[in-house]
Parts: sequence; structure tokens; C-alpha cells
Amino acid sequence: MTVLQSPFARKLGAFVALSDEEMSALDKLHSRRKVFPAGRDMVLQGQIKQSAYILASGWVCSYKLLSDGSRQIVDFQIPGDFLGLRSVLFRTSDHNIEPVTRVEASEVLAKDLLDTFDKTPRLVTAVLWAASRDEAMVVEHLVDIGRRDAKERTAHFLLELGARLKLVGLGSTLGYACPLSQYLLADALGLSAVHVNRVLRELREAGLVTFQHGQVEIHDLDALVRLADFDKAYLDHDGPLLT
Amino acid sequence: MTVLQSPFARKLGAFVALSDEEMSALDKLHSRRKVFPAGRDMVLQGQIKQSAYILASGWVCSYKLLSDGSRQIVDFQIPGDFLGLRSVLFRTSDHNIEPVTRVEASEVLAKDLLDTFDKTPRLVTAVLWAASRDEAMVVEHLVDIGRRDAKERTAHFLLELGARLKLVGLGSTLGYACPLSQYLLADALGLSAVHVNRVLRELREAGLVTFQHGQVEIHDLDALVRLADFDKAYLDHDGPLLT
DNA sequence: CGTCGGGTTGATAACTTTCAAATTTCGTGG
DNA sequence: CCACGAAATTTGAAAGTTATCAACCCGACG
Repeated sequence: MTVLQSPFARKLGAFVALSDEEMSALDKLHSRRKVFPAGRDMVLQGQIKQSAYILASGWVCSYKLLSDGSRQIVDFQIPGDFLGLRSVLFRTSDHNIEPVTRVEASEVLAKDLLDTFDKTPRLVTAVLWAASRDEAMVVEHLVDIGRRDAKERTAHFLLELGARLKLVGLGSTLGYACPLSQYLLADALGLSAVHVNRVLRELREAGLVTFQHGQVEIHDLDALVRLADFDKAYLDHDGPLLT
Repeated sequence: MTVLQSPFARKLGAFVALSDEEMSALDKLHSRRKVFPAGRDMVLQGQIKQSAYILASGWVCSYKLLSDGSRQIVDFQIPGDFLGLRSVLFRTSDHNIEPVTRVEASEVLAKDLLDTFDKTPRLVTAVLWAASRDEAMVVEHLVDIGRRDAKERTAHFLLELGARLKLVGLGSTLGYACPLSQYLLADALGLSAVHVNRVLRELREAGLVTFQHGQVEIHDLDALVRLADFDKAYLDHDGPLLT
């Protein structure tokens, strides 16, 4: 067992107990380190032969554009997350990926990924698990937008982000650094930026949570959890299922 | 190559060219045929050790309940779809699955699934692909709810359902049989049933599409596609990527 | 010093829900 | 074949939520 695991390897290891060989196959995927400035898309909707990425630092968002110019952010990715799996598995990408901040990521070529799958098949199962966990998050996001009003929705979103960041050591129950603008938040929550602003004010004035100057501070976790009907079960999964 | 492939095998074959051995491993998963009456849940949120299912006939929906009693339907599954993968991969299910009609399905025990993965690893890749395709649908659903108004949303949903049914031979560009009530539609679209009713009337009166008596009839496909900003790219993927 | 991208606020308009009450459809037993 | 009750659909009116439009403020930055 390597001492210096990548966050990505650690995540997969949570589901499949990885051998040294599998671990080193994962390490090889990290060889093409790249840097992306904030704002310039890494992956484009409709484009073919895209790469995947393993995020080392920074935040990105994946989103879809509609023909009327509006956009929906599907998810944010944080360090340790795997991006663009669908861009590789399908011939053409069905979404865009944009760095929210400056980003460091390892590019994973489609061929390298498929080769790795071929040589170390248990890694496929691990990736399947990781993909399912991502899907669970998208599903929760769907529920959020479909059945919660703006206040509950925003609260839920901030809690989820906090829980995810905590898992990778980037936040605590008290708060976390959050580089998102209210516009990004709006596009993720399916609201207008103006309304997000009002909702954040309400949450702040109610003493629940503040989001200012790139910092989320959770002042009343219990009340927030209650308001948002937040259940983090879909995020944690203890101990490897496959040994 | 077997002549009588299951719809599920055919679907996986669209991504990975399957050997006879892999094909027969898939067939073995179909041995526990079961029947479920409409309305009684097959899988329950929070329950552990659930099975997965391969749907042979009938429709089911997967949904989440909120503490205030409202629910959000995440997706409908139609014959050939694989259900409850996440219930197996995670220890406990994060969603409910309810048959919309009488349903015939093959139960797939967690152990059998993982054994199959172990013995025929390429099937894992195929399942990963299928899961990614499902995720793409959930993502599109998310965009639908987040950024389209009720009319566009409903139109998009009816088109997507049609496209999916056409893929398995259960519908055409002209229409399809649809066993969903307006309540189910509402829970899927994040609307109230009353509003769904009004929107359906508008679509009908505009001469675009009718949904009555369990039958969806598409009267003006072009206009509907334009209204909904529908792009079925996320649904078709021609020819196996892995050979 | 001027511009520009956030953030903030108010007023108004648009969309959707909720509540309440018909009306229709459908399965079942007589 | 008909009657009946339950479930689904339909419609209107009123209330609530969120978007849009239009300013204004502020700090960063060239």
C-alpha cells in the first residue's frame, strides 16, 4: 500500500480494496498534469474525442447550455473528483466543463483509460461505484430543484457542498471556502441570480448561514439541516464492499 | 451469437461487442423471473441488501420521498432497463422503486451480480456504460426541471419518453402507449398535477401533442422539438465502442 | 480615474401552486 | 348490461413564489 495515495485512489479504495498493482495503475493515470485558468472550458458539449480528468486542485463545474442562452450547472467538482467520464465513454461529450478557479488536473486519455480498464478489471468496478456515487449526487440535486423551494434548495445545496468538502478535508461543520459567485449558484440551483441574493440574505438574517467573501459559515447546523431536509446518507458509504 | 437476446443484452451489446460467454453470463442473470403488481414498491429507500432487477415488461418509476410528503420521480424505466444498480453497489438503497403497471422482471441478487462482474469483467465496462447513459438521462431531466418552464418541460419529457420507447420498439415518431397518470407526470416534472393538466391542454390546443386515454400522439414533431429545445444526442450512441 | 464584474435592492410582471368543486373514466359486483 | 364508488381529469379563482427590469453600490484593476 502506497503511503502517498492520490485523493482519487483513496476514494476508489473506499469501495474496492486495491492491490499494489491496481494502485500503481491508478498512479500512472496521473502522469499528464495540466493547469487550466479559470473560465476557459476544458470540455465542450458536442465535441468528440475528449479526455477525462482527475482533479487535483481547484473547482470546476459541468453544465449544459440551452438554445435560449440560459444554462444549467449539473454539478461542481472538487479535488479528488473524476471529470468527463461520459465524454470518454460516449463518442461525444454531452456537457461542458468549465474551471471555476484555476485548476490543476491530470488528463486521462480515452485510450489510457480503456487500457487500464482492460488490464486491471477491478478498477472498472471501482469506477462504476464512483460513477454511481456521482449519479446519486445528481439525483439529489434533481430532487432539490424539483421539490424544494428556493430557500430549502439553497440551504440543501450549501450543506451538501460542505459535506463533500469535509470528506476531502477542505471544510468542517463550521464552514468552508467557496469560490462560487451568486451567478454560478443561480445556474446550479435553477434560480435567478437576483433571487439567490435575496435567499442568501434571508438565510443570513435568520442566523442560519452566511455566504460572503468566498466563505460559507454555518451558524446553526441543526436548523439548516431541518430546513433543508438534509440527509447525507447518499454521500457516505463506509468500508470497502469488495475485498 | 444467440438469436434470442434479451433486450438488456442487446442494449449492452450496443457498447461492448459481447462474446458468447459474456452473452450467456448475461442470460444467467435472467433466471429469477418475478411478477410485481402495480403500486407495491419493489425497492425501498433506506433498506439494505436490496436486489437489482432487469425489467422485462411494464413500467416502473424510481423516486425519492421528502419529509413533507412530496415526492420527486427521478426516472421511469421501461423494458430492457436495469433497475436498482445503486441499491446493490451501496449497502442501502437511496431511492424507492415502484411499478407503475404490472411488471415482469428478473431479480438479480447482489452476490450474483458481483460474481458475474468477477468472471466476465468486460460486462462491468458494459454496465458502466449503461449506467452512464442512465446518468445522462437524469442530467437531461435536471436541465429540464432547472431551466425550462412547464410547457417546454412537459414537451421535452414526452419527446424523451418517445425516443426511448422507440429504441426498444415500443413507439414511433407518431406516438406511443403511456400508462402514466397526470399525478405521476407531475411528480416527475416537479409540477403540481393541476398545472400538468393545464399544460397538457395548452399543448393539445396548440396542435402539438395529445396525451389522453393512455396514449401519447405527436401531431407536430418539428414544432414540439423546437419548443422543447430537444436534442436526442444524449440518447443514441451508434456502434460498439469496445470491440 | 474610469471601467467592469460582482453584489444589493425595489417595483412590477409572469408563472405556478393551492383550494375547491365539477365532470369524466374505469373497474367491479349485481 | 347496468349501477356504483373510487380514481383521474378538468376548470375557476385566489394566493404565493420567482423572474425580470432597472438602478445603485463597491472594490479590483489597468
